[in-house]
Amino acid sequence: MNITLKDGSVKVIDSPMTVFEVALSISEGLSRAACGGLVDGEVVDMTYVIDKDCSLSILTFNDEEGRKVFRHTASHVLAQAVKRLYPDVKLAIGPAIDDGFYYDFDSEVTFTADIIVKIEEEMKKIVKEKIALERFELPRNEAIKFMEERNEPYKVELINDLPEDSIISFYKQGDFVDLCAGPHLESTGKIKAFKITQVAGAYWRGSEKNKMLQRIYATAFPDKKMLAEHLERIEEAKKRDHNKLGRELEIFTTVDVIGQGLPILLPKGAKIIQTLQRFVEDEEAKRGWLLTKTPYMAKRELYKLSGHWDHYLDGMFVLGDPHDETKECFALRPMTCPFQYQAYLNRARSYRDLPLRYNETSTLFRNEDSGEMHGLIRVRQFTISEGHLMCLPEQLEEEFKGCLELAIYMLKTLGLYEDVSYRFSQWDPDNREKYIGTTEQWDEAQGIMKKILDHLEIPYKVGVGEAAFYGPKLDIQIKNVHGKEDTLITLQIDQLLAEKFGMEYTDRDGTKKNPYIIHRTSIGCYERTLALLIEKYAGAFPTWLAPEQVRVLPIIDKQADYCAEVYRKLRDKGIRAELDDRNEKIGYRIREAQLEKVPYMVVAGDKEMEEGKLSVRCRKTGENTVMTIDEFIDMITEEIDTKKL
RNA sequence: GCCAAUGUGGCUCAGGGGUAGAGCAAUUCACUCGUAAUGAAUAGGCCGUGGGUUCGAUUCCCACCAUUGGCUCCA
Repeated sequence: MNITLKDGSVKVIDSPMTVFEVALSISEGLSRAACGGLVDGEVVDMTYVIDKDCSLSILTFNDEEGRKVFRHTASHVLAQAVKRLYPDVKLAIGPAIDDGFYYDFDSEVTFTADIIVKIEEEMKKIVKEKIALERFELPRNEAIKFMEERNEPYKVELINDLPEDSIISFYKQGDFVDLCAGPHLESTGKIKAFKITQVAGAYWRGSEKNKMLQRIYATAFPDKKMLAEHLERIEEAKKRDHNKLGRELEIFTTVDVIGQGLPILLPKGAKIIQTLQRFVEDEEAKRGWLLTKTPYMAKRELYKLSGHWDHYLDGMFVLGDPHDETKECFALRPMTCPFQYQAYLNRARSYRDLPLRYNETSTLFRNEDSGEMHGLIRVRQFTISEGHLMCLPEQLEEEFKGCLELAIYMLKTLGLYEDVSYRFSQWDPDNREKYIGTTEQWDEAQGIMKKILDHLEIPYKVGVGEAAFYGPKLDIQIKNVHGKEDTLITLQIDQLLAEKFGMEYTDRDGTKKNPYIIHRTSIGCYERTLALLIEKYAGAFPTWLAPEQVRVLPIIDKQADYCAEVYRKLRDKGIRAELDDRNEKIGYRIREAQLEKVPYMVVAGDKEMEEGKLSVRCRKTGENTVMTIDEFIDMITEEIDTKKL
C-alpha cells in the first residue's frame, strides 16, 4: 500500500498500520507529538488503521485539528475523573473549544473549589495511568440499551436524535466509556499539562427551557511550559479589561443607586465619546447622510406597528401598564427604525428621492436581563451611530457596499480593522415565532444579501438564528479580552418593515413600490466601541482620541507663569492640555501623567524658559525632545488631524 | 432570568461572634526639586442594604441590591 505523506513522499507498507505506527516509523518524536491523522482530508484517530492507498498528514498540536483532537481527549479525561469521584453524575457533552475544552455534567453535588482540586488530582492520575483509548461501534438499539444501563439519560437522548443511518461510535478508556464521534489520541498519557479554569452553569442543549447543568471549563497542552505561557497570556489580557482599566482611568463608573447596566461616563469617557461622535457625524455628512433627531419614546401603537410589541416587549422599558388598553402607554425606544421611518413618511416619495440616507446619534434603551450586563459592552442605555437608508432595488448593492466601506473606514481609523470578523446572520426556519415575514420573503432577503456578500468577497461565517426579527444581518464581530465575541457593527437588509409601515415611492411608471431599507451602524455603539478601544490600547489612546493630550509641567514654581502661557496657547489651538503646577517633584508628576496615559508631557525648567522652548516627553517611548512651542503645536496638530494610531 | 463566586475607608487588599487594619490616594506642614514614587503628621469606614439567630453580628442564616465569569439573550 502506498501512503502519500504531507511532503509529497510516498511510504510503502506491506500490512495495515495505525496512524500511530506510521508516525512512529517516521520518527519517535513525531509519534509523541502526533495528535491524529488527516487521511484523504478526513481527521482520524491515532488508532485508525490504514489498509489502503491514501494521503496522510500527521496532525500535531500545532494544527488546529490536532489541537481539537488533543483537547477533546482531555475532556474525556475530565469526565472520567468526575465519574470516578462521583459515579452518580450524568454526562452531557464535552467538546473542544477555541482555547481549551469543557464538559457539561448533571450533578447533585455543586462543583466547589475544593472539589475542582480533587478532580484535577484525579485527572493527573488518569494521565499517569496512560490509559489506551479504544473505539467501538454499536447498532442503534444496543447503543441506547448500553447507555440506559449506564444510567446516562442525556446520552440516550443524543443517540435518539442521531439520524437513522449514522454510525454510533463509542470511546473506551479503562473504566470509562463515552458516546463520541471522535477522533481521539491513542492514550491519556499525552495530556501532560491541563488546568480547570472555570465552573459555570449551562443549559442542556443551550435552551433555557431545559435543566441547567454544571459546565467545567479547562484547557490542556502537551507540556507544562505551554500551559504556563497560555495562563500568563490570559492574565496579561485581563489587565487590559476595559471594565477594570476604564474604572481605574476614570473613564466610567457605575453606582448601585442608579442601577445595573447604566454606567456614568466620567469627563474622560465623555470626551472620548464626544470626539468619536463628532468624527462620525462629520464623516457621515460627507458621505451624503442626513442627520435626524427623533424622540426617545413613543406610544405603544408605534411598536405594535413595527412588530416590537409582539417580538420585543420584554426588552423594552414601558411607561405605564402595557396591557391596559384603555390608557395611553409609552415605551422608551429599543431601536431607531420606526422613528426614522416616520421621517421618510413625512411626504410622498419618488424614485428620484432615492437613495435617501438618514443617520442619527441615537440613544436606545433595552431592558436586558440582569445577568447580561457587562461593563460598557452590554448596557441598558446606549448610544449608537444609527442609520437607515431607503433605496431602489438596483441601488441596493452599491448602497450596501457604501455602508460597508464606511464601517471599514471607521474600523481602520480606530485601528480595530485587523481584529474583526464577519458573520452573515440568518434566520432560523425551525424557530419561526421569533421572526416576522414569510419563508419566501426570508429566502429572498437572504439570497440578496448572500449575492452581495459573495460579490464583495466578504469572508463571512454563517450564524443561523442570529438574524434580527425583521431581516438578515452582516455583523462585524470582535472579541474582548476574555475571548468573548460581540457584535461591534451591523448592516441589515430589511423589506418587511417598509411594507408594515407603508413606506412607498412612486416609480418611473407611476406605480407605488416599497423601497429596500438598509439598517446600519457606522462605528457601532459608542459605549461598546469605547470599551473595545480601551482594551485595544490598554487605555493609552491614540493622541486624537486621548481625553487629555498634553500635560504641561513646570519643574519648579519659578516656571509656572511660563508654563501657564504654554498651556493657554495649546488650549487656544483646541489641544486638550492640562497644567500640573502642583508643588511636587517632577519625577512624581511625570509618573502620574505616565500612569494616566497622557500622550505628551511638556516640561519647562530654567533652561527651556530662557530659550523659549519646551522639553517634550513622549509617553510611549519615554524620549525627550527639546523644541519650541510652535514646533510642538505643529507636530501634535499633524498627529491629531491625521488621526495617527 | 439561570449557575457560581464576590461585596471591608476614593482605590488595592488583610482580618474575623465581643464592635476594624495596611499600602496607595486625600488633607496639612516642611523640602524649590531636571523626566516613573521626598519626608512627617492628620483625617477618613454603622465592614453593600434589609431582616433573622444571638447577651452581642461586620463575621452565622435568609432575602434583596450590585460586581465578576459563564449559560440563555443581544448592539
